Amino acid sequence: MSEPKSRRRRQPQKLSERQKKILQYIERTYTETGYPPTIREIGKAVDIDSTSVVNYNLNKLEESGYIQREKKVSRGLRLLKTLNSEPFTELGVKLADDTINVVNVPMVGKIVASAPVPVPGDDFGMYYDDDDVIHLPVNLLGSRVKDGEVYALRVNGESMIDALVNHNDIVVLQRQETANNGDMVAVWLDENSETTLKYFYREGAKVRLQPANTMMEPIYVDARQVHIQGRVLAVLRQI
Amino acid sequence: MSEPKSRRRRQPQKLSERQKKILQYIERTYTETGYPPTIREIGKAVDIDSTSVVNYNLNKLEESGYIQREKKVSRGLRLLKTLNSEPFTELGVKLADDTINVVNVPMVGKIVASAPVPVPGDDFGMYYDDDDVIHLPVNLLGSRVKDGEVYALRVNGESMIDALVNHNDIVVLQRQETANNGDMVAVWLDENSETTLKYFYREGAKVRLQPANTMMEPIYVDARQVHIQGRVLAVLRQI
DNA sequence: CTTGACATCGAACACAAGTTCGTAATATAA
DNA sequence: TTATATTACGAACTTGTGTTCGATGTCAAG
Repeated sequence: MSEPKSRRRRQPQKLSERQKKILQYIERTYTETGYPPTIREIGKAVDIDSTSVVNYNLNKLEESGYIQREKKVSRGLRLLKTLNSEPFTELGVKLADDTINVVNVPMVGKIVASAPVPVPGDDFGMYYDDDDVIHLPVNLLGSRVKDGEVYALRVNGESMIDALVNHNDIVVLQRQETANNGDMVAVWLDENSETTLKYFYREGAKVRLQPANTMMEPIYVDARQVHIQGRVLAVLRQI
Repeated sequence: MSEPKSRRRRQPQKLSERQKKILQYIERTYTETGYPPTIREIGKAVDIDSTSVVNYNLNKLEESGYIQREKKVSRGLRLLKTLNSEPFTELGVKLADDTINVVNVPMVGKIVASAPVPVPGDDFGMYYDDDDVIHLPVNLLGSRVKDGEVYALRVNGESMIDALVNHNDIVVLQRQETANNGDMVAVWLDENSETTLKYFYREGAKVRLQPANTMMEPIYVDARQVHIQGRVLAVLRQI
């Protein structure tokens, strides 16, 4: 209403601590969830009880040109720029600030003690159901990912417990038939007619299979009856 | 029961015209506005009067792996892939450049039996060194990520073996001081002066702490001497 | 001590937006 | 046909979420 003096137009003014935290929170949740947070979500994150205070500060942020708001629209805000880095592309569209290389690992079945490991066939690169794909950052698998012959299995049963692997865990495997000492592998043992996960050590004509659980004793088997099904790259457990 | 041979997984399914239009509309508005549309907005755009029909088709799209939805959240959906850009076509390991929503989880320290869990301070959402951050796809943590108060710890020592957690494993935690029955939590026990990972069950004035390893017996402790340090969301092991 | 701009708070309010459910139309199979 | 699953409809219903507003607190200028 009343403009006493020549008030500075929308100026980038210095942001308060609160506003900075809000901005960061928006940025983080946006990249994580794919959509902006609500006023109340922001409030909870930044420790503000009153929605109106959040609203107030959001308006400040808009005046300073950091965000843009859509009236009456739930989650109706977009990031225009972030704190230090200007580069939030034009219409708030771009996500991850750093491009993360993601590996798409198909879930091809279950691993049980009583059967050999299911291995994807030649149709590997072909189709697999999209809901059965795990997206994993490459760095989680290390650079040991070879030729795209990586797949995942859901563990069924409690039989892998000596590998510290639980029922329902996910084992990420690299398809291969040989192994180096120290590799963790999925092997099929003729003698016991079972699949098991063990650390692999070649010792002459024998193979020492060492459980991950150091409490447990290794087993020694004839190298000829050890059939390597794949090398274990990672184990995931969602609680 | 009455499925003789159709072992086809749930839904390879081609999308209906409607679903394609919906998908395109989501993509368009998302890039335009920076946030996803509501059910009613979609309905109006695709000429569907009933919100439940839109809802129905959104669920179909989720089943087919095109989108991901967050229950009860306005605009709570994110695009996983679009119509023409079939991200997952090639080899199993294909660097996906499609946008996957990634949670940046800071590695804040080590978890050992002999000390309480390190918890990040109030500067949580702030900056952390890039090399100490794990990038995890949201869907790996489920949507149980609450407030972004998620952090990771590297396990030190073999003391968590009854939780089937090994030395050097990574435990992803959500900061919280309470738990529901069945949650896996990191707790500090006064009596033993140690941190341990267990499934949590409240039983009157006592708490039953159940090891993940079903071979092992639960322990019962007075509720007052149980201090929950966080809820375990996932365990990762790189071999 | 007042004054007033600025930031904060809490609570009530109104509408936005997801969910549910009974029903009907349309397919597909037996 | 008759049965069964899929898709569609619309109208409540519940909850999510932005908005408004009066009251309070702070702090520096008058």
